[in-house]
Amino acid sequence: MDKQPAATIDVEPVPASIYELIREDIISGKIGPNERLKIADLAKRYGTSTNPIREALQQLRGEDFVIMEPHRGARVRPIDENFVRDIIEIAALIEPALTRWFVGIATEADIAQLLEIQAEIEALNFSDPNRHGQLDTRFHEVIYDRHYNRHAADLWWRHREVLRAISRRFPTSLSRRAAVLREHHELIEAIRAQDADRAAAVIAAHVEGSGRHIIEHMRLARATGARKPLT
Amino acid sequence: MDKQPAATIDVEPVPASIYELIREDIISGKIGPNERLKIADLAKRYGTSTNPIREALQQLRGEDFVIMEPHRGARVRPIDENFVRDIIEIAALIEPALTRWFVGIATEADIAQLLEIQAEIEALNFSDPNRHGQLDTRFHEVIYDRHYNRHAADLWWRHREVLRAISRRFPTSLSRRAAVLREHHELIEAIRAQDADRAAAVIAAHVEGSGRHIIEHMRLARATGARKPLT
DNA sequence: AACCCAAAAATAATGTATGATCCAAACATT
DNA sequence: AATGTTTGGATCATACATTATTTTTGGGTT
Repeated sequence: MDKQPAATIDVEPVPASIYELIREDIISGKIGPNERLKIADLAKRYGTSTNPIREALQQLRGEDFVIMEPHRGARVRPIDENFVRDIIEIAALIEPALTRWFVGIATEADIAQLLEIQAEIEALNFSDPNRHGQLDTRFHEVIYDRHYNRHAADLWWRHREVLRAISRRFPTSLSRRAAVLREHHELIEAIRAQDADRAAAVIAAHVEGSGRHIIEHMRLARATGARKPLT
Repeated sequence: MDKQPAATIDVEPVPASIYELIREDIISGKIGPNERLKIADLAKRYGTSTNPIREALQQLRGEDFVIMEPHRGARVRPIDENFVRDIIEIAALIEPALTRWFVGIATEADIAQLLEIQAEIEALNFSDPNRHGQLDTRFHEVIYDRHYNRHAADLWWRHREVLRAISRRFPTSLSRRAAVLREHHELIEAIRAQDADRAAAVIAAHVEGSGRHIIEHMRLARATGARKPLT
């Protein structure tokens, strides 16, 4: 009854938690920065009672996606250029450290996996931004996922998700594309050569480049599109 | 972060939020690591209904003080040696970066303030651990609080609170005491000399030393005291 | 008797609903 | 401008429904 053959398969089998839904709506921009989050509205919107909404908001607050003032409710934390700069800076500190460690434990198989993903990325050649994002995430995931410092890896992941969401809104410039491919290759090379310093340097540059790219686009969008810091 | 200076008399006139109460009870150890957090119990304990409790737990979850599994409730995140190691490693990456920046903007007045706090710390000479913790926090706060990267500074703050809570449980060894004083002085010196590299190196060593100290004590406590990973 | 397992009961988390307060902001009146 | 009033929402307290987990219980089996 509920089993559809469905050629392409639907991607939303589980209704996901309210928390995830709101979060997704925030980072995807459906709920705009600084926008007021009224409990009653959200409850209606997601078809639940107010309780789960309140809980989701508290969690989001803990993760800093949402700002709350007593008796004045919640609003979406504005994800602006500064915010991006901040998390990029942190990423630029953490990722090289994680990468360094990976260099010490990487096996032939790991490198093969990286090459494989990289090959897919190149085959795709940025034609499907969504898919590209997935692959790119997976590429770095291979490197970070086995690290013993789960805290650091989680931090990376959380930042990554925010950035991915933002990036989705604009295309990747040609020069950035080239840089991404080049840096991935260099990274693989450095890992293969067991050169932790170089690997760390490459990933640091990679992160910074990505940050610059995003911020430039945001700035551009801000200058071009209509403005509404709002409320 | 939102703490009043309040000379020495810091009373708690306001009942504080449920969130803060639970949080305090967790980091002060009143609720022990890994302990189950039953909503009904907590509600009784703090004399509220279940609603605020649920929300507080969600927030704590977002901040990673509490772990939740669907339909199995919340428990206090076990703060073990690995956890400490993880956050120390992150701190060891972030703090030097924050410090570096401070070197570039520090004024005479800033240095004077650091010296003043440091003098108080030395006068106190670890006789009151609680007060010492306060002063030590304030010392580093001076350095980080004005940094533009609020995200990084908040991260530091959160980590700091966890560490402070753990440290409260055991005394500071003599060698560690000496190291703390020495490193603070070196740090001030480096800042005064506008030597960012040295300042960063000092703070990195400071963080790592603190981590080692804590972990050693934890290990000792684990080996000595009774065991109970539990439930 | 000791052991295993599955049905039943107890426990708790999670969700819904509703009413009562309280607070901040906007509005109205002096 | 200073003060009172209204109002939208957040916050809190209950009560209850639903669902998943844990514990208990009562055989049956070795």
